[in-house]
Amino acid sequence: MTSDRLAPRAWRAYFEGSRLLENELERRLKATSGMDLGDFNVLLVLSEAEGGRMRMGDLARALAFAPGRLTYRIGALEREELVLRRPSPDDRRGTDAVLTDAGRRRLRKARPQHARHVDELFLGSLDDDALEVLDRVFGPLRARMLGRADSSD
Amino acid sequence: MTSDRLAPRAWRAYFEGSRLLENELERRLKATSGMDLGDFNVLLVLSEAEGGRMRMGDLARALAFAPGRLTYRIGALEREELVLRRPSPDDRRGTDAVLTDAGRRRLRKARPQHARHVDELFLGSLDDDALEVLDRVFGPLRARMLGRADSSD
DNA sequence: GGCGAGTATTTCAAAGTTGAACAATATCTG
DNA sequence: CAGATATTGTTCAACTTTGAAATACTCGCC
Repeated sequence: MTSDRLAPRAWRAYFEGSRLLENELERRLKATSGMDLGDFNVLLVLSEAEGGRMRMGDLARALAFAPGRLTYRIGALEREELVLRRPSPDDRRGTDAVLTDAGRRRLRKARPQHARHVDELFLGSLDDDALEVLDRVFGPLRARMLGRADSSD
Repeated sequence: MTSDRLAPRAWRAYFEGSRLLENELERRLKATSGMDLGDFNVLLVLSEAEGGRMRMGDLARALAFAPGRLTYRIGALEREELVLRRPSPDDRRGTDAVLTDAGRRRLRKARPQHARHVDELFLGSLDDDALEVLDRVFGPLRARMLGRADSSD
């Protein structure tokens, strides 16, 4: 049998493999779309929101970005006119980030290329069984982690 | 059936779940051991090498760190006397990073706490089947990614 | 209505990361 | 062996991220 220290081995493979995968995805995304994974995800999450519009705080939570980081990134995207800022209609403390048409176009162009990279490097080599386990493991994990948003323990 | 866009859903769960997990592991590691995941892994990888000693380049590759980053990190760890630098015996261009006794002690203290976090947040909720899939998926992924170290395509 | 506690976002300095250029060696080729 | 080419690790400036403090507002309570 395969030496039953399975959990540590699986963890190590997962941890290191993930990092390598993400590095390479980032490298390719930059090469093909001139954008890093962070900004890509800002645009992606925004594009899925009603009206391509979202509160800064919600966006930060969805991306697992610290608040100062999101402010900085949205600033950069604003300079490229991919996103713009609008005061929130309902709360005068609030700011909405809004995806511009240029932002949508940029995403529409980057998205299939990124999807291809993900397939080539990762999904393409997985059978249905593996996909199901991935979904079954990481879906609830994500939910749990979002749940403990700041239960601060 | 469960809406057969399984692959994108699994990818999204994995990608977002991973990020959230890593954030939280980092937060806890800092809280309990005053170290970030990057430095922890430097010490860990080093501790597994012959004599706690490794060439800068090999260490950088093992960690998926850009070279300048490793230089900077080793500098910081050196200031804390957890690591020291020695010229490589066989190649005069080379430098070895060497784990000090203080470095080993620091790792020995941090490691079980980190392991506990990993269990609590992740491994603890997985059955053997999931562990096996994880190992089966990410082991080869890691190998592939290390293989393409710089096949530059 | 006004005060105090709480929340949303930004700001700022310190720390970290990146990518490209560099200096020192090594290796290869004729 | 000389000269060209490749590799190792460091340096540097530009950029990014972090965490804490500041700012501007909201909300519940008296």
